[in-house]
Amino acid sequence: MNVVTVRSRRVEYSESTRQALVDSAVELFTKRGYAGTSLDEVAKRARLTKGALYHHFSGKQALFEAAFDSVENAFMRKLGEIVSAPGDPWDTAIAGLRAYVRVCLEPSYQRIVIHEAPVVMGWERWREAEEHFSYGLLRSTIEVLITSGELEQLPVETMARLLFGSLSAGASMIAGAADPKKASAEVERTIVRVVEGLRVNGGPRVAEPVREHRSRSRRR
Amino acid sequence: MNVVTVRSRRVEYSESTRQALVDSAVELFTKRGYAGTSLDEVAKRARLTKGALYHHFSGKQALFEAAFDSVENAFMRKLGEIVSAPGDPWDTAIAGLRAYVRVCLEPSYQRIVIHEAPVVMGWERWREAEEHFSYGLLRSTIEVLITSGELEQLPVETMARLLFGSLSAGASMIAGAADPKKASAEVERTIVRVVEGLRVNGGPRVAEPVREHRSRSRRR
DNA sequence: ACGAGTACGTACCGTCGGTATGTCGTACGG
DNA sequence: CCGTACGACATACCGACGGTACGTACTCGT
Repeated sequence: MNVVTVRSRRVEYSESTRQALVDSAVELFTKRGYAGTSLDEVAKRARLTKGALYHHFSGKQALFEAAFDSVENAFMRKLGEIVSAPGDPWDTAIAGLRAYVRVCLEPSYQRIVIHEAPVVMGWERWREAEEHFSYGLLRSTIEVLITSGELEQLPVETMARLLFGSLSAGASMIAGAADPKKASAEVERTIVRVVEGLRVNGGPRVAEPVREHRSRSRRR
Repeated sequence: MNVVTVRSRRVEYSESTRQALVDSAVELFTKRGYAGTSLDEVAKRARLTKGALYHHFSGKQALFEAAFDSVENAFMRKLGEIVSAPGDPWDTAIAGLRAYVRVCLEPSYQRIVIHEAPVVMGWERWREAEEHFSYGLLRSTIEVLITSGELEQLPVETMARLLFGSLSAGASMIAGAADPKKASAEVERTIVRVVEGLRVNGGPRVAEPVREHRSRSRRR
């Protein structure tokens, strides 16, 4: 078989058309949804035909999943820049939450990843895919916070799901709001409050009567 | 106008066939999803034809919304029995949460109301419909709890959405779990903990130390 | 009993996902 | 160079399905 494969002009063209198809699909799926988008339309927008589409993808579902991956990767790139900064795990997590809410304004992420993907790909497959993306990130963050004793000891899986559900709902709300900026701020504030409510000892509260040794309240 | 409306045999038959169509739709939409269900199939299962279907409903979407309403109404009936009991608002709310999680095991509710409806009906319309059902109930409950000083003062709308998102995610998780009973228990426990984290003063964590003092206490 | 309107059934159309097949260019061995 | 094999696409077509037009039988008021 080919040893080094010089990336001939041929495969370069091929990859370019594939990318064009994916971009077109992202755009149309975002605008009209999965069912409302025809493959002819996707191909036409990329100045191609359905034949080309079926050469690169096994079908409509596969095209959707490619679009899904594309959106998710772009999303994770943006998120990664923010979360990568090292420091106190709790603050990093909160920063991640804020970042998520902010980046969630992207319509493509909203429609494709949050709304349509669970239906189109099937809930199980969607969840599996999400493991590699935002849900996975959230889950591992929670794991860290629990083992470091910051968060209440609850089932990680369950907690991650519930929090992710909250975030998705918040994202939907922001996207559909008349004033996205305001909605975004409110969601951010509320979700942070929710998470702080899950802190061990309820986090640094003012003057509570819990007799448990709360050696951990130092912030604020 | 007509005063008593005799409900002739004709309209009785008509309503019966309509109901048969809705039942058939609920069953098939639950099993194969919206896109995977053909109208011929729905009609056939009700021992009717597509003509009858299109006589009662303007199209596939309308049929879906009828199925949606049917499932929601059944759901709310079950939920109403539990929440209707008067008593301490906080306890009632928690009981409602537990009930929701338990009743959520119903596959029809899962697939039709939670997963497909936002996509099929469009998110905005779905949210609007939900105002009359579980989301509306949740929202009003939260309103009561906030004005009675039990819950942290946060934007009601936002909080209701986030909590509803958590509940939906929990419902999805339960439905997809290998051991629904166990998942249901974990979700119940976790969500109750989340809500308790939002209680002012964190609520009575160990042995309910404050009773009358908790009207409008301020953190931070 | 008879016209009218309603509750369906039947036949058909357009669209769209998917398939089969054709064509053109590029890489490659000789 | 030249034929040839193969990959990248285009074209033509099929079946399924949502939706429409129209036909028909049955009920109900008069």
